[in-house]
Amino acid sequence: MIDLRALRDSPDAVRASQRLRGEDEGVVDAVLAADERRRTALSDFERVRAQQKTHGKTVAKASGEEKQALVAAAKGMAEQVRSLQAQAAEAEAEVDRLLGSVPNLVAEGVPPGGEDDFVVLEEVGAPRDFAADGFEPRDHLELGELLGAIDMGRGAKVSGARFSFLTGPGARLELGLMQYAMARAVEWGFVPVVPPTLVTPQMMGGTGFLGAHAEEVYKLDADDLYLVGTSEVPLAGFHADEILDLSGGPLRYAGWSTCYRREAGSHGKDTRGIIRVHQFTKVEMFSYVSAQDAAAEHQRLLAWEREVLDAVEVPYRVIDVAAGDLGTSAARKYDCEAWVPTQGRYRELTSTSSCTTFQARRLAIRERTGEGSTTPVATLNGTLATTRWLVAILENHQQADGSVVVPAALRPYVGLDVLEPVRR
RNA sequence: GGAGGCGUCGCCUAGUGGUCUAUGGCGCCCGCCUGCUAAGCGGGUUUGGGGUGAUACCCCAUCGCGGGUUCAAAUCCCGCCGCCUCCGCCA
Repeated sequence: MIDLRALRDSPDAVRASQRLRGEDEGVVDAVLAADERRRTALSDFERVRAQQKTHGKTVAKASGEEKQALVAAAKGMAEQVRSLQAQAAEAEAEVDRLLGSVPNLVAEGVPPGGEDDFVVLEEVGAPRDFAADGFEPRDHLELGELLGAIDMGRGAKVSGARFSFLTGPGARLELGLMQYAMARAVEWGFVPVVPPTLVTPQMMGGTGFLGAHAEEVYKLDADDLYLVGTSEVPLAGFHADEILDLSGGPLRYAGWSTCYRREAGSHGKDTRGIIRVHQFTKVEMFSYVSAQDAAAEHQRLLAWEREVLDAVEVPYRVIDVAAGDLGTSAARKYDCEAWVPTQGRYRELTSTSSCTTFQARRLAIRERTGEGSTTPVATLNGTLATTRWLVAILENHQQADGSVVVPAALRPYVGLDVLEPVRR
């Protein structure tokens, strides 16, 4: 939810943001009109309600015939209050509906355009030259099957397309990676969290996932609960309806969870292997900071992501995602994409978004100002590890015989130095 | 799944239809007093919104959430949620 007052003050800024995202500008005028109606209706209701309350006190003091007369007189007033209250509630709901449909304001400096209009900020490491190494690289699934690490066939048998079993060294690599990421997060001061992965509609909506991309989300109708696609959702909900004390600096949580995505719009894309699956695990950073610290915290989250990427020793690049490709809640987003040798391109491994005060407004997460009033905080999130990382690790660290060298930083956590083929 | 109890301001708590403008205590904040931080005294202390983009003032809403009854609801009725106790069922 964007700030209604900010929209009233500078509607042009909201129009500009909508334009950058390729979204409807007309909603701005619709919100302004609805807000006007709301305030008028609210004033009308409040005035009559105040009269009713005053009158009620005289009724209470009166008795006998006088009281009968006063009660009779109050009946019409009660009818009016009911009707005006309904009007005010309706106008308010309309403002909420319209305002709720506006995605977060795009931050200054975000590249214009759509999915392909990102700006590359930096490339780290160089793609490995397999020709020089004298062999043709195998893709992650071929390696995974060779190593006894990934079993898509049985995943499909048990659960359908886009489900996998990670087995033996695959399971160990996954758990080791997650443990490593979590250990680093703890070292940086994050509070480790294992959150629930089923959440209420309020939490799903509050984090912005029931807007344009609602069809991406699994829903359990019988229980009115949603399966989260990221622990960002429960971590944002953690402090919902609370007034936080951020005087000691940001509150930072690192969540480990399974994540579920329907991948409804991606039929035929990435159908091979575990690049795009319905279920994966992830370690996610989540920060609550004062609004004015959001941009600085965003840089810190990006820096931490890069530390973990550096540790797994894969080439990657950092991109500044264009306005049209931002999520509903994000004001700015940086992705880190790792080089996938057999695809000859970079694929997203991490994503960090600054949601400024957008999520906090919906979830009622505030802090005290110096004057004693409250103000919404900013929330930010960023990936520290996901199952997809296995793709980049396997492919970039493979050897001619199909074995895979475990990155040094992960070895204590994986418990293996080299993953050896179980068949050839 | 069944039965019962509970849910009031940061915490504890009073409140069984109108004088509730929600009581009292603790904590916290401001002031007074006392020649030390204590005690005592006085005042303040939920959140959201409107008048109004005003630190002052006024108003509305807010007693777990949502409906209803009533001229009038913390209070009565219905539904839901959460916590506790007991029973049943299952691992």
